[in-house]
Amino acid sequence: MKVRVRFAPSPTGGLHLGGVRTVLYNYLFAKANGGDFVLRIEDTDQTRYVEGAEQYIMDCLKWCGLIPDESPEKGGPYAPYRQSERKSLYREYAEKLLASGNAYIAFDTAEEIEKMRKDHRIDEHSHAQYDSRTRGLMVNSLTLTPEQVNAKIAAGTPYVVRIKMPEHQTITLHDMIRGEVSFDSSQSDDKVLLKADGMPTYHLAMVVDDYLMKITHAFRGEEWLPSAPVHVLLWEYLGWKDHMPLWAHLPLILKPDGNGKLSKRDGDRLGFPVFAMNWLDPKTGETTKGFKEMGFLPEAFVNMLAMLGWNSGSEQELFSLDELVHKFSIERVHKGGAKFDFEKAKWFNQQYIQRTDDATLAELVKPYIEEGLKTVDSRLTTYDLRLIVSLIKDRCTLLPDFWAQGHFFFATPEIKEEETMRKGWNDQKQQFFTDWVAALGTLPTWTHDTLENSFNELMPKHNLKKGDVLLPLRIMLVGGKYGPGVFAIAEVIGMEETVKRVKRVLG
RNA sequence: GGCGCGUUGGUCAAUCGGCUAAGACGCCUCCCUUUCACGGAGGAAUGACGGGUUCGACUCCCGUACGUGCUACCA
Repeated sequence: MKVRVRFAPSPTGGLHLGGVRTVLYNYLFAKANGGDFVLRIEDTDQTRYVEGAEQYIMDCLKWCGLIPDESPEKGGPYAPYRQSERKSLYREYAEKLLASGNAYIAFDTAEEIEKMRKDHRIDEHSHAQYDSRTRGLMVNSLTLTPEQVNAKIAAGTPYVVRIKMPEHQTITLHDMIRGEVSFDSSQSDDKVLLKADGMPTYHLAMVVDDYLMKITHAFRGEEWLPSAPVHVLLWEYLGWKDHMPLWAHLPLILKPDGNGKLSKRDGDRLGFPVFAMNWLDPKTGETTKGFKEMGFLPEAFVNMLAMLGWNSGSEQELFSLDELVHKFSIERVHKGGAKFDFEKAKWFNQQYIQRTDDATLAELVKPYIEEGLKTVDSRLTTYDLRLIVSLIKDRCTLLPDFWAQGHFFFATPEIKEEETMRKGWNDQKQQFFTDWVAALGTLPTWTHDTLENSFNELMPKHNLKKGDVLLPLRIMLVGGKYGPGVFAIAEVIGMEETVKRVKRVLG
C-alpha cells in the first residue's frame, strides 16, 4: 500500500514553528517511503476563518521547500482539498453513525448546555461534560421519541450530531512514538460531529477525509492525544477499522523560559520569531515577524526544526533535506517536549551561511544591502558584492548582519569610535598619516600587500609601532573596532576612497 | 479536579543493563589575530525523589513529586 500522509492546518493565522516541524516530519516520512504528501485545509470553523491565511501557509511551505504532492492549489485525485468545499459529503457519514446508534441528534442550546455543566459539576474545579452521565438529562434523540425528534427537525430547530461514547471501554491505540496508549472511553465527552450549521467538526471531518484520501500515517501534535480515543472509535463505528492510519503524536515545542507551549506571544516578548514568515493579521493590521524576514536561510530553518525533537543517533547535526529524507526515522523522535533555543537556531543559520558559496550568498544579501544604502548619504559607485561577502561572511549569523558588518564597503562610514582613535593622538601620528597618504599615490600596485608594506616601512621613520596606528586607521576606514583586515578593506574600497577617509580625520 | 503524556548539564541531546554518562548551543579561560569575528586548546555544568528487580541500573518495574496537554457546536 502506498504511503500517504497529510498536513491539515486550519487557516486561522501565522504558521507556527511546530506546524512547520509537523510538515517536515510528514514530508520526510512520505519521501523516505516513496509516498505522497498532501496538504488539506481544515476550514470547517467559519467563525475563525482568516483571509489570506491559506495562501500564506502555502507560501511558507514553498519557502521551506516542503512542497505537497496534492493540495488545494495543485489539485489531485482526491480533490477538493478544502474541507469547506467537501461540506456536503460529511452528512452521509453522520447519518450512518446515527443509523447504527453510535451517534445521536441533540437540540440543546448553548445556554442549556452551560446550565447543565454548572448544575452537575463534579467539584468546584470542573464542570460536567455532555456524556453518558448527563445526556439522559438533555434534549436529544435519546430522551425524545422519534416523533418528537422529527417534529423538531421539521420545525427547523437547530441541532447537532454527537457521538455516543460507550461507558468504561478501554481504548488502546498504537502510537509510533509512544507505543501503546490506553484510555477509558468514559473520560471523553460526546463530541459534536456535525455542527448546527451543517459543517462537520474536526473529529468527523478528519476521520472521513483521512479515510477517503487513503491516508496511511497520521502525524499531529501531542495535544491531540486525549481526543484520539474518539477518533479510534469513529474509525471503528464507520466500519473502517482496518484502514485506520498509524498514529504518531509529536512532542510539543515549549517556550525557552518557564514552561508551556511556545506561542507567538513568547516570541514577541523574548524577541525572536515563532512564525515561518511574516504574518500580517488582516484584522488587527499587526505584523508578526517570521524567520524568513529575520534573515534565516530556509535550509537552516528546516535543519534546525528537524533537530528539535529528533536526532540521528550520531553526532551529525547538519543535514541537507535530502539527507534528512534518508536518515529520518519516526522511532527516533523524542517523547518529551523541547524548549526552543533561539541561540541554537542562530547557530544553525551561521553554519549554513559559512557553507553557502559566495555567489549565491551575494544574491541573498543583495536586498539587505540595497535597503541599507537607502539610509546613507554618500555611497560608493561600484562594488563587488561577491568579494565583500567572502570577506565578511565569517562574522555574519543572520542575513541583515551583512549590512552591519560591511556597510563601510558601500558608503563612507560615520566614525563611531572617535575617542578610541584620538587616544594618544599627537603630531607624530598626524605626520605619519599625512606622509602615508602621500606615499599611497606612488604605489606601483594597489593591493593589501603593497599597502601594508608601505605602512610598515613608514612606521619606524616616525618612531611608531603597529599598535599605535593600526587601530586608528581601522576606525578611519570602518568607523568602529570591527571588520576584516584593514588593508584588505583599503584594497577593496580603492585609493581614492581610502585617501578620502584618512584625510577626513586629518582635517 | 479528572484523564493522558512526559522527566539525563541552563538548552538540544547520546546511551537501548557494564558509565570514569558522548556531542552540540550557550557560558568561562587561554592561543591565534595589535580590531571584531572565524578557528584551535582547555574548563565549569547532568541521570527529579523513594522503593524494588538484578552480580550490576540513567537504562526494567512500582510509587511519589514536578512539568505539560486535554477536559468547546476551535482546530
